[in-house]
Amino acid sequence: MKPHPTSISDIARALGVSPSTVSRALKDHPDISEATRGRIKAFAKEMNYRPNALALGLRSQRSYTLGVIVPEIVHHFFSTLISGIEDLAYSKGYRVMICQSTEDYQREVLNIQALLDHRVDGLLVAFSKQTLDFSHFKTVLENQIPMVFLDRFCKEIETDRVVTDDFQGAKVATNHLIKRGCRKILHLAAPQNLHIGRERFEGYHQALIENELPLDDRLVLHCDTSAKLRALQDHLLVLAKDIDGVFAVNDFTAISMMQLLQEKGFEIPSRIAVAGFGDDPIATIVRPQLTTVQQKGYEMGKESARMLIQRLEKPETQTTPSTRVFPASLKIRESA
Amino acid sequence: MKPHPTSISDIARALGVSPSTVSRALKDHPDISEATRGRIKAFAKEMNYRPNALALGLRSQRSYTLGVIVPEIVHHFFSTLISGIEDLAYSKGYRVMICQSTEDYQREVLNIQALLDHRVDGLLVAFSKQTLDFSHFKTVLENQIPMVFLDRFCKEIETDRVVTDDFQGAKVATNHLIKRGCRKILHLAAPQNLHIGRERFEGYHQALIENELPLDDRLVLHCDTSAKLRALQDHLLVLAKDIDGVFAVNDFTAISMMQLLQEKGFEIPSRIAVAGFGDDPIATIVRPQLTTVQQKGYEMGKESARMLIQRLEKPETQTTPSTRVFPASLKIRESA
DNA sequence: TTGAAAGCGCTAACAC
DNA sequence: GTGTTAGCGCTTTCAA
Repeated sequence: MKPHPTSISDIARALGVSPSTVSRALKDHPDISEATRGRIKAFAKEMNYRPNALALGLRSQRSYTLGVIVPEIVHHFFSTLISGIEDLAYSKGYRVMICQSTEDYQREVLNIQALLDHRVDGLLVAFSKQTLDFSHFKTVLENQIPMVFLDRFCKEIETDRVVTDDFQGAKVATNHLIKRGCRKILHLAAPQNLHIGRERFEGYHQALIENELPLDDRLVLHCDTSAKLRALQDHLLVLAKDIDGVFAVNDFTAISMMQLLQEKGFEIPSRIAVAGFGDDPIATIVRPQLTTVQQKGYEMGKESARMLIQRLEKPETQTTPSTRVFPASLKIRESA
Repeated sequence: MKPHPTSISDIARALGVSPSTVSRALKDHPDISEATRGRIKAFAKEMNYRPNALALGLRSQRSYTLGVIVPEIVHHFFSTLISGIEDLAYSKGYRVMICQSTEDYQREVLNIQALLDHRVDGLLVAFSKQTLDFSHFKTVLENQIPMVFLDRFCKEIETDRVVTDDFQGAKVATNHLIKRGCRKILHLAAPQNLHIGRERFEGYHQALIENELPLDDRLVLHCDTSAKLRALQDHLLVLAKDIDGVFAVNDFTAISMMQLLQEKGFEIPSRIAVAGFGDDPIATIVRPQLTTVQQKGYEMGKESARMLIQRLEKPETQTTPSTRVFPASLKIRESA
């Protein structure tokens, strides 16, 4: 038989007091006499008593658990995000339930469902690339569950946000390429339904404008994974002859591009300079080391958890959603 | 005011039936008439009814949640493990709570605590490098919570295990180095309290024996992170003059070593060949591409979740702990 | 200073 | 075919 964990009433029975007395003693309620409290606490400790989080949650309607949804844990940016969230949450007495949408809309909807079923107190979400319909998020907010959008967000949903200054980051990176002498810069872009996709493109575009360079449609490609890059390989190699710089929306794509170019004999950065976005650890492992825009994943995670918990614990403080923008600075290495 | 989620009794009240009828109707209990069931289901759907997982868990003493503890999500191997676990768990109707110990013993103990508080049905654990005392795991088993050790395990705790054939993998990798002509192979090892650390060393050793090469103590170093490698840099460069091969316990260390050697002008693999362990994605990004032992993280994750759920749902089937060993095959690339 | 009772949402044994 | 009741573990009025 399964030896069920010690409960408050087990302790009460054993000590000949009532469950309420035990409950109060354990949380240092002033009404309980020094003596009883001592007895109870000692016995609880001895029995290895631990409060049942399920019962606590059911009773208090607060689970002290935050739900997190990210596209994929394997990506360094998202795992640092999670570390930040976890560290802050734990320090404030919260637990975290993590889900991956695997960039799949259906799965994201299921994730939300599961987290709500578990009565998480709030949600931290970086939604999937596929997500175009945001009604599942609207439902969350209608149910008054506080939610923070991380990194990726959309205008339709008015909620707290923690984002990188994608526009600025992209602009700085592109400017850097231009300053190095690039005139024809290929932009490997994310889908334009993603805010980060648009912003990074706009930053790129703005840099061109400020330097009086033309925007060439043919030099803006939707290509944000190594797989897509491989699929576009032939086309890219044709373009390569005409370009002298590449700005990619993330480091994996930047590096795949760099390696494709290297294989075909293009020198980097002398013939074509390459810049990425995200400062993934692989940026320093590849040769030449990748020049890229730094994103503060860990800090963003912490900040988002802080905002969420703030809303949970002091709902009155601030009512209108706020957006926290993290600056993006350029890390200049060898590739550009 | 917070609009509380629809409960079974909300539905019962609205429809003028009893809660038990609603409960039964929703789970297609045969006693309930077609008509009532229809009415109830329709209304529940309309109200967006969702069962409260906390109440369910409290009532049934089963949370349908698995607890997972890994050292660090950022490592590719562990995030693939998690993906495997999640996919299988979701397909069987289980949720997953993920914790990171950050290779910290204290935190691991807290993680276990938190997961038990949440009444997870079972545990999947890859414990931290620091962990030398296993009493927290013993407590888990004494409480009859099924647990599976993943990747890392210890002999003291008799429980299900899912591991890589570290010995074989290390032996094959070392043999490969020897076949290429290496005679003096440096082994960058993990701590020997970790089973994987010992096994990989033993595999290395066995390969030396089988090829009648001497084991040189000076060529076995405890060095399993880039940080440690940097700290040992000077010593390593002295050794480098005398060696012709390196077998590192993981890919990050292998690559850091490779880059250190390259910076100092050692040609790879012609002057010194390098092999790693794990087949991290960076292995194909670095130049020369890293020869390394493949580890099936995703499959191991799936298998471990399968074993755990099996024990939860059919506790009678098998009583003695079993160990599932995944073969480790060598992925030969350019570095060796 | 302590206890009794009710209720968070749900289900199952036992009525009827 | 449906309702009543009790209880999972906990806290919190209210009463003593």
